[in-house]
Amino acid sequence: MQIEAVIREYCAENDLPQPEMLQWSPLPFAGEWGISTSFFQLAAQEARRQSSASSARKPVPQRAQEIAEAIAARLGVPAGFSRVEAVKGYLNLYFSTAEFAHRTLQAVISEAANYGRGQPKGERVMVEYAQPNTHHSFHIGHFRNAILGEALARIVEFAGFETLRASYPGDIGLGVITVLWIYQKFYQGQEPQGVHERGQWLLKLYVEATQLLEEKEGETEEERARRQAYEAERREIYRRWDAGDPEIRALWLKTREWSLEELRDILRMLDIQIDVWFFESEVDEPAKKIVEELVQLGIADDERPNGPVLVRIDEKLGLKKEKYRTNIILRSDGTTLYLTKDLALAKEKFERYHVDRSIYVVDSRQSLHLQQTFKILELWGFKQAEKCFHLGYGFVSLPEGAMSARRGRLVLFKEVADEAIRRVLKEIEQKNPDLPEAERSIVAHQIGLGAMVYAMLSVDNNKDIVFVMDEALNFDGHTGPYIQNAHVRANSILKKAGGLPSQAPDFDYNLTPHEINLIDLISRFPAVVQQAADEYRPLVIANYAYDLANAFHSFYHAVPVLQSGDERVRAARLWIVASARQTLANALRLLDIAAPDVM
RNA sequence: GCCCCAGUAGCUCAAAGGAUAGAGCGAGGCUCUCCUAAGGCCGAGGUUGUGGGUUCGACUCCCGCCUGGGGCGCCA
Repeated sequence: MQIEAVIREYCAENDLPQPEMLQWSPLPFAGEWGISTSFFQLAAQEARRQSSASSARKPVPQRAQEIAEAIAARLGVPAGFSRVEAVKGYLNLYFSTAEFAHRTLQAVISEAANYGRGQPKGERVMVEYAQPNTHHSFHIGHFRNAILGEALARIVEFAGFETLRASYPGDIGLGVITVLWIYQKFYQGQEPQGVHERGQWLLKLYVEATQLLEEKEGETEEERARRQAYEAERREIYRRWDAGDPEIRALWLKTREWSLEELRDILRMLDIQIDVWFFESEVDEPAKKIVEELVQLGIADDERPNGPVLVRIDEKLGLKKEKYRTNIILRSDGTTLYLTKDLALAKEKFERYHVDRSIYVVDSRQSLHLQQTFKILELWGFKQAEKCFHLGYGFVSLPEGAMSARRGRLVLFKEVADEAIRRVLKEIEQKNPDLPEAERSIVAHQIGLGAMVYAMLSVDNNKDIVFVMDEALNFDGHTGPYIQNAHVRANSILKKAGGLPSQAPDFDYNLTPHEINLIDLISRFPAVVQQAADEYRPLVIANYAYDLANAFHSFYHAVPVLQSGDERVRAARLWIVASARQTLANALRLLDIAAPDVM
């Protein structure tokens, strides 16, 4: 680059240290585009080189500014730039406005839904999320998990990774057996018909069963005997399930299907398509084989019959301080644990699905567990282990405390979604009564879910969320509907304009700061997508979408498009509006939020 | 005891080595004969938990401490 050569030349001539690498970044100021670099490091290096006693030493910022000025003077205005300035130690180079605007918007219009898509990375990534337990209804915490995983999957896919979506439902365990027990004993054939009613009904059964099986304070001898009898029955069902008893297995599959039907319906509502289903029950056998393998490899220690099979991770890694500790991979009775199954699952991911990196969207409380898993995979020899990533997220609680099915303190996703849709319909009645009946229900779904999804994604994943209905279903301000509304407004202008001028307009007029700010944000979208994928953080896109909507609303209010009076300006602004709409739609899509045309 | 996460405006949250720490909500004022007001505009609101350190420059990195939450060999 010519400009860097000039800078190096100046340094050489003036006995300044050569800058190792010049770092250029976009100008932070609205109003004009360009790039900038600073000379603080250079000035600091120079100061360090001089003897500290030297009285000629100037404060670093002042010296940086001197260098910037000298270089600005020497550079003049290079080709392709409109002007150059030195401010507070920074050298700022400004692009020609019309050219930059033209280049940016041309790209958006021609690439359309692909604007912002990254180059193929040549790596396959699997995102594991949406893993609720069966026989238990889908609550607002599961919703956070599902939407975080889906947004992340969309982001890494758009950024250029081949992406597989995986779901890992917990379909077996004591909780599941508990439901089978109470169903068989008291509720056989009494299930309601609707998919969601039936799914939620299983949860009620679970709560009731747990109460029946729970030891109570001051229980009578009779109560105690009854509870113990129930407990024995439950154990017997578990035993029969384990032995493959056809009757119990059939009952289990039937009730599991009720849960899965409900789950699939919710995923459909959320436009989530899972590629690979792993069931916990199916990795049990492979997991046992893996234990043997790990023992033979000397990674695991078999202490049976006096103890379990375990991995002393720190010791095997040669660590002196305790960090990953020790974890058990097989109970002393020979049954598997969560960790055992996760190892089996990882092997499956690497060997059968050939994934290069694996992302686990799992509650952050399981952080240690997953770090242990990754380390054991590493000891086992899987080099993909270093590209395993735990996207932990804080748990969702209620103002009255943690969610607890047993205490009936649970907010179900479906309840909230239904309420959201009701509220949007009320809003439409008031704000857009002319909206045709047929469209209302679709729009209500889009906006209601948009509000819910954005409420989850606009908070960083590692923060806990206290779920308050009225806050999550707010439609004003920093919300999903605010962003959707910007899209609707852009669409409305384009609809009235009756199409875009096919020829790209030149932007050779005096652009307002609103226009410049908007084009600036649009131009940053591809870089934002890469950042979100690099950091595995949907929040980056959520923030961006809001900023873009905010810029569009301001533009919309202040800058006339259809009524601009000048044919040339009108054409240019239509291109800006069309690009804003497209970029908003692309960003919303990555967040799994619909971009409606009307609302 | 050890480990992880958080602490920023009254409240909920952003910003993750660079130029003046930003939004929303709440409270105050203005704004619909004009592309939909789910909007826009204007003011108020800050010792970034705390004490050190590194750096030309720290909300951001390092160390100590305080507060809150979570985790730690046969739950998932």
